[in-house]
Amino acid sequence: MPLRGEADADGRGQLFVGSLEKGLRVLSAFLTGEAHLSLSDIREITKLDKSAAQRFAYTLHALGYLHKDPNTRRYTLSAKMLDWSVAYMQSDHLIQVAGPHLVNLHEETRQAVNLSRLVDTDVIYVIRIPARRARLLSPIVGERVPAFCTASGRAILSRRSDEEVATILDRSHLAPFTPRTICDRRSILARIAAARQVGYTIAEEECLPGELTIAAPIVNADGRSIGGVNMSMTTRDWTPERMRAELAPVLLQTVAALSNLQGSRVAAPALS
Amino acid sequence: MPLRGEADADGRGQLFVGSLEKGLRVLSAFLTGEAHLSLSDIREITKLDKSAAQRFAYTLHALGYLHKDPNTRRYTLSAKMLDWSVAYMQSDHLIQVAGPHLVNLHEETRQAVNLSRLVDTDVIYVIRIPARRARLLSPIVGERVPAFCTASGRAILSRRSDEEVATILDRSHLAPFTPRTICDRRSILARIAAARQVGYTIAEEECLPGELTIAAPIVNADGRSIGGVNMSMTTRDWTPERMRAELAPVLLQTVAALSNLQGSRVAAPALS
DNA sequence: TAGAACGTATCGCATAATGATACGAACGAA
DNA sequence: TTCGTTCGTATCATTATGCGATACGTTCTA
Repeated sequence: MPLRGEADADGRGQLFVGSLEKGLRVLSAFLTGEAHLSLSDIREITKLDKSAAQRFAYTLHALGYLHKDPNTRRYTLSAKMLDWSVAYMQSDHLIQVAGPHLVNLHEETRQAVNLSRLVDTDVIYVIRIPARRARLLSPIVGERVPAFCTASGRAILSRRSDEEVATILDRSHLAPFTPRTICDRRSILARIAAARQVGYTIAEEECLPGELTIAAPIVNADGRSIGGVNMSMTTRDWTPERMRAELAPVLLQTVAALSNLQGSRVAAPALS
Repeated sequence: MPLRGEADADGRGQLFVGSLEKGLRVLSAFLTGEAHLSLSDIREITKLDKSAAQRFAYTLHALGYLHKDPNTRRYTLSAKMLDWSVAYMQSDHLIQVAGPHLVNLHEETRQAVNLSRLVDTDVIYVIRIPARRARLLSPIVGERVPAFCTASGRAILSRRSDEEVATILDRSHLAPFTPRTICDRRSILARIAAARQVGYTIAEEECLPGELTIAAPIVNADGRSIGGVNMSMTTRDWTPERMRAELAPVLLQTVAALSNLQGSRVAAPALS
């Protein structure tokens, strides 16, 4: 009997602290992309009433998580928010051990290499190594992409149970990013099934025109996926056939090594 | 009259929501470096009683911010925490505009270049460009170092009021990292005063043996610092004198450009 | 096998969060 | 200028909500 679960009238369990959720809702208001939020903006985005928005913004400001411009009276996120990401990065065992392996993979192939984790219906990039001679500023760690239409996502799903895949696809918004995005549920499941066979999967221009991606899952001792490794390249320089021939073997080697390392550890940190 | 301020009996104002603070305290428990925390660990670190720790951990788990290992029953941070850092990165106007300037600075000097912001008594790195041929994995964004003994910190403080500097030093724990760390308050203030004159400052092995750092502040239209740019190198390859001669001019040029850009914007996001 | 430590569940109570309301300042329109 | 609106701030009675003492069951270990 798991902590009364959803058994409560309000659907969240007796132990659920509503105030905490509301406060985090206020912080989440800044995930919309708007940098400077007025109290009214917060009220509108979070659907909290005037007083609640006031109280939580006040509290977050007092704690240093929100900065308040004295002139415009608008709130912005403080750099203190980065503390959470540092703590996460340092706490995730997979990130710690994967680093050198990904660097090796990058040096052997000269392609962009990423490590990702599944959170809800999305894949979140947690390590990013840009392609040779690409931008000096590394791509953003923490970026989200939908699992259903990315190689990493489908690779991770290929080592999850059918039920889990089903519920994730249920919750996913199956909307196309490009003309080549595969949104049909049957086709998605077919791709996942194929990945289950060969151990990796390829996505062709499903998220970004001109981008090819190959990915494979890292699994724990139980065979359940705990993350994914992908490599991205352009349609100018590569074809899926060449990726299968030249990249798939070394990619599989990398995820196999990481999967074996996981076997010894008792606890795999921070899954979805 | 600012929101009743500290005027309340409990010292935090009428509007302060204690439950939110407690919930965030639970998340902060993971900043200690321990990755896997049991309920008892959380209870001990946060000084919350058994029931409170239970409720907040339950809530954070229900919201997806904490992952709970079914076997060990220990909590870990979820990758969802990275959402905050992405939101912050995208919301901070200085980070957006500074990127290309820092890349230029890096390409002209071939040295490691960082952008930092002051939060409380620390400096937080928000952009990091590693030195040529350094590690492929970028240094961690969000890392904190004390303001009092770093070039960036003293550079930022050099464009703050004396009162502000005083209160920040009051709150700082003036402990040495290396034999050369300057912990004496008079000496620190002298360095800051010097930086106020020449526009930059140098720290010699104060944080890390063998590391030299030069830094200069970015200011807004009011002349108040909103961030700092620094460059780091080794004592093997450089001397302070050469840094003054070869690096200071181009560094000052960079921060001047960024400072002017700030002039036009109304609101500078996310100060300390 | 006893005992301690831990996670989980329950429940009555009082505090602490609530939200309606009122106030004042800033802004724009007439 | 003088309205009228909007926004941020402040107050307060009400009670829902978080609180914490307590009890239960399981897992270690001694």
